Amino acid sequence: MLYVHNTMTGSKDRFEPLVPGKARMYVCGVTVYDYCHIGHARSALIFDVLRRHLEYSGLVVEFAKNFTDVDDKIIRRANEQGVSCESITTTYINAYYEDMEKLGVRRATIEPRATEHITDIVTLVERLLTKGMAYLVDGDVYFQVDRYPLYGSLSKRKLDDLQAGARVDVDQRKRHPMDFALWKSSKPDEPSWDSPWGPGRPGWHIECSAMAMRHLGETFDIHGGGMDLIFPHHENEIAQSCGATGKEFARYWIHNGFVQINQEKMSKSLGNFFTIREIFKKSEWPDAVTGEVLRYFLLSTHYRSPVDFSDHSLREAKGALNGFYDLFERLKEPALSQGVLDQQMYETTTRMRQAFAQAMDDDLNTSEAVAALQRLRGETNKALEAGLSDEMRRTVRQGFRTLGAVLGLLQLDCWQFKPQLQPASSDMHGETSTTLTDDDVADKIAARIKAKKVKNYRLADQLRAELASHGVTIEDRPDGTSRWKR
RNA sequence: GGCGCCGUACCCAAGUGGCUAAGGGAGCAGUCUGCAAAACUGCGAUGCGGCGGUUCGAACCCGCCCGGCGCCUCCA
Repeated sequence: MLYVHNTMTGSKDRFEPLVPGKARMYVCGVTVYDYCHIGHARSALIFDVLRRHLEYSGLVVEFAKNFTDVDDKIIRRANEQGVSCESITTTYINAYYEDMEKLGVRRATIEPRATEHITDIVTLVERLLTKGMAYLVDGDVYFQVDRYPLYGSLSKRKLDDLQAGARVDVDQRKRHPMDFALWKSSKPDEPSWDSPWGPGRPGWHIECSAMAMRHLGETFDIHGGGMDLIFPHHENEIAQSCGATGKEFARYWIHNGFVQINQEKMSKSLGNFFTIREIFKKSEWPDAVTGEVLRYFLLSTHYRSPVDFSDHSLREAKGALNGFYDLFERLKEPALSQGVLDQQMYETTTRMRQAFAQAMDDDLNTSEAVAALQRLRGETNKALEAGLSDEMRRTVRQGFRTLGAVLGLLQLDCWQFKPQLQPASSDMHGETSTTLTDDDVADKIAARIKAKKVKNYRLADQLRAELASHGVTIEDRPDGTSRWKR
């Protein structure tokens, strides 16, 4: 039974879907005017894991994640580069998919774009105007916040407090300083659509309301996003949606914490942010490994806590992950003894499976869930020394795969990969890359085993050192063969 | 000014009223191995920012203080 921290109630609430057996969730995606950074990765990952856990728990998940493809920043970027807005949004949507695929973030079941929902948006704005919750000024339509009495209930703010703290120039045409745009009349050279109020484009908040209602219904289960969206974005979405329908909008509001750099929020103004592709590019590991390392790192902290990103933290995650793949290699090897510990191992697996599910059910406690996997790893290694049958070895590996899948971890076949293609070594000496192919490694290992047989340890050690210089580590097995990894 | 979060071993990080304070990384010692690597075993916070209080009992609840951070403006 899943419990989630609900920003609206401020407590851990039992998750009971509106329609039994089905979970409908909407997550605010990205505004596509730039590459995604590690903070976007965290948010996407967390809701991907929530979705996986809901599915693992037997629910059918309808998951909508939008692209904001009309926005001031997109227009500015297009103008800077002298290209169309479509060109900008297409570029960054494609980049988004590339990044997310490397991170192992699955696509949502529905991925709507604002520009594809202009009709829905216009209809919603009209509804609000008809109800007297919005007003028209010079072709702009504003939502009137004081017409929605519950305004501030998500972010726990009072309208008066907000007014006192307002630091922006207040548009004098607004009836209340916190009123926000539902529809903006367009200036020349801006993308625009026809509307009853003249050519214009949607405000930021209205698109999510319109798309969520279109795809998930007027009331649905989960709405999520980063903590910074609580105010004003989600607060405004609630005001618009509930204002228009008179019904509850989302029933559970889930927000993730930030990725920080040196205890500070990442931000462009501080210049301390890292894009996802930059991290992959700089990584010393192959993409598949880097992706898993990033996931492990991001999931080893609870989703609502801040998490500090650094090279050091990635190396720690890599180290922690190594143990799993070392174990999986051992599990692949034929059993030398009878499965004396099979029964005990079976019980341990069952226990850890329960611990894992219990942790995930407790507000997605991924740290605890990972700890359960680590305990299972330790127990398996111990049992392996005493003896596990071939069948049990396969069963255990499958167990890791099944639980790991909820977190998107432990799915790789093995931890040794072809090194990333080095940018064609066109350096001045025209030297070819010194990376070794798998066949090269196999040859050297064969030579070393031969050397060991005749007790030529000097040659054996030399070969090992040679491989080590290429980042290849050897592990000798008791039967005289060797396994290796990069 | 308003709202809110965090401070647990060398590092990361669970736990939030009651068994020996999870787990990982790093480290040290040992077993195994030609040597390694991996694995295994052992060591590592008598204490959870500080001081008071509530309680039979607190890292966990309350108060104050110290330190760090976030939101209130676009932002995952």
